[in-house]
Amino acid sequence: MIREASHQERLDTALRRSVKSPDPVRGTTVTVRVRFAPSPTGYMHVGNVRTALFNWLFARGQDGVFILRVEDTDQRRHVEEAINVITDGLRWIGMDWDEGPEVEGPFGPYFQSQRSDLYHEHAERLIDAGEAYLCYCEAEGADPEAACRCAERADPNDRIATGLAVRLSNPGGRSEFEDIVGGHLSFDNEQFGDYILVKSDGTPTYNFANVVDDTAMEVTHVIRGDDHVSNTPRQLMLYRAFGYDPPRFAHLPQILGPDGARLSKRHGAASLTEYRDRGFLPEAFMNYLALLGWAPRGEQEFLTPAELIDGFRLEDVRKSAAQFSMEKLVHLNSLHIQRLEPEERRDLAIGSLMRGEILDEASASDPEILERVGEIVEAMGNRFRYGEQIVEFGAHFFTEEVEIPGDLGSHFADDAVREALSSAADRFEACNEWTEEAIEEIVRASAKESGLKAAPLIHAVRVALSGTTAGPSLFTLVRLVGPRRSAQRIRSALDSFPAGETSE
RNA sequence: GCCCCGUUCGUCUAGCGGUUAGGACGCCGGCCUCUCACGCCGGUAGCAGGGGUUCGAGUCCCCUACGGGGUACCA
Repeated sequence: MIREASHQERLDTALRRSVKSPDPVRGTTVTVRVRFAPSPTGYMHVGNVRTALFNWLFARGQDGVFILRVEDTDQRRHVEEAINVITDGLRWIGMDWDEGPEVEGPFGPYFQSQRSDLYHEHAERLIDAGEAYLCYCEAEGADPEAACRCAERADPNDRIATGLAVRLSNPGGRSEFEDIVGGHLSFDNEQFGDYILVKSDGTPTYNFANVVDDTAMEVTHVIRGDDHVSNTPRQLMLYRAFGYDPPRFAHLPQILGPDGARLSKRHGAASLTEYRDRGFLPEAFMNYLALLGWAPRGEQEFLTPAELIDGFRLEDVRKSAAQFSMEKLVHLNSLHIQRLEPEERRDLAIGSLMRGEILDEASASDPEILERVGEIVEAMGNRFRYGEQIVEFGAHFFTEEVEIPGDLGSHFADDAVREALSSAADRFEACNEWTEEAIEEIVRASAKESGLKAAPLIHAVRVALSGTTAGPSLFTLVRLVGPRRSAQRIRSALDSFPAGETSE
């Protein structure tokens, strides 16, 4: 019984054919070439970063070439700044490109705005071949329902002229292809009509420029968001009109916001820079992003960039959209932070402390302060899961005074505790050997003399010093706050919550 | 409207005809403990619905519902 080849079988065949396999014609090995082609909108959308990442992981895993191409055909704002947002973003997360802006390469220029000649040349070629024609309709104002009748006047001798758009002569039939992610896809070409290839202002449309550039740049795999699936048949018609072999396609599922809607600016955290600014690690962000729509074959989810490259398989990408989870990102980030060297962890903290205006430029380069921050960071241990939390949980280390929430006043209600607190404050100030052992002795002795167990005093001191019940070992906390400020904060707390007064 | 695509715990996912439906995040207990966090132990929770096919369906087919994308001289 002959059955149709399964999706997996067709996929295997196709992958074998196009990935690092001997080229039957030239007898050489075909190198994988993929591209990330963002338009310079001025910010890096997380969804685009994920698309870039999958391209990059695939290229690196296949010893291929990763191209960065800027799609700025329609953008007036082809400004330097918008390009930098893209290149800085890629660099931050750790994705390097082999061809593109800054590094250039043999298939440049890598800005579509600089490739007009190539597009016009290709448009002329299609007109000559009768595969496209000039459209004399008004660009605007025409009844959208009325079909363009210029096809009837199509003349291969026409030349591209300003003010006239170029349309494809739709060949009809069907466009079918094997998507690495989406499987077999089939479309009726008729539904796309004689769509525009070159706008009347002379600039190419997305579909046209893409086919011309992907061919010229010898792109072997087009890996992009699945909002482009229905552009694929349009492009396939063009490949056919030109007589080119189309590349392989892989359409990635969307990334949804926490509310299930497509991730957008509206969600407040759709921009790459926000994660960088909040003190997330690039390798953690990369790790998390890779897990959105793709899953490693093993059970380990904590993966370094090298492990991601090694394990990434385009055919393991899921077809359905994935929701972004801040909790899981934070969790992975915490794991990656723990893996950092002490100095790296300290530097992450320094960056966040500066952004949080706890430290200024000058103090951030002061070796003494640097060392102190290092100590604080180590004391905080895994209690901060991303940079910003060092500000949230550790600000009291850097201030003179500390504010104690009213509901923690109960820690200072007991007379014995107050007595021990006051005694401990005196001894802190008088202490001439400021070590954690000495501090512990003081605390335990003070508690004992007031007939207390250590715990209630320890808790009270912690609240007095840090304004919170959470934090590192009490003796470490006291040591870092120092004898003078510790004593001062204890007395201040005693003043703020007088004896006999019950604070709810 | 039409054309494509999708739907396994709240979330990310494993699963590719026979599983007590596995893992991770979160959440809830417990242990540890000067608090918190970590760590360890345990728990909660899922195959959208309906028809087929089959000895047997989360896995194959059809329909419905819901969701998404496209339908531009945007990319």
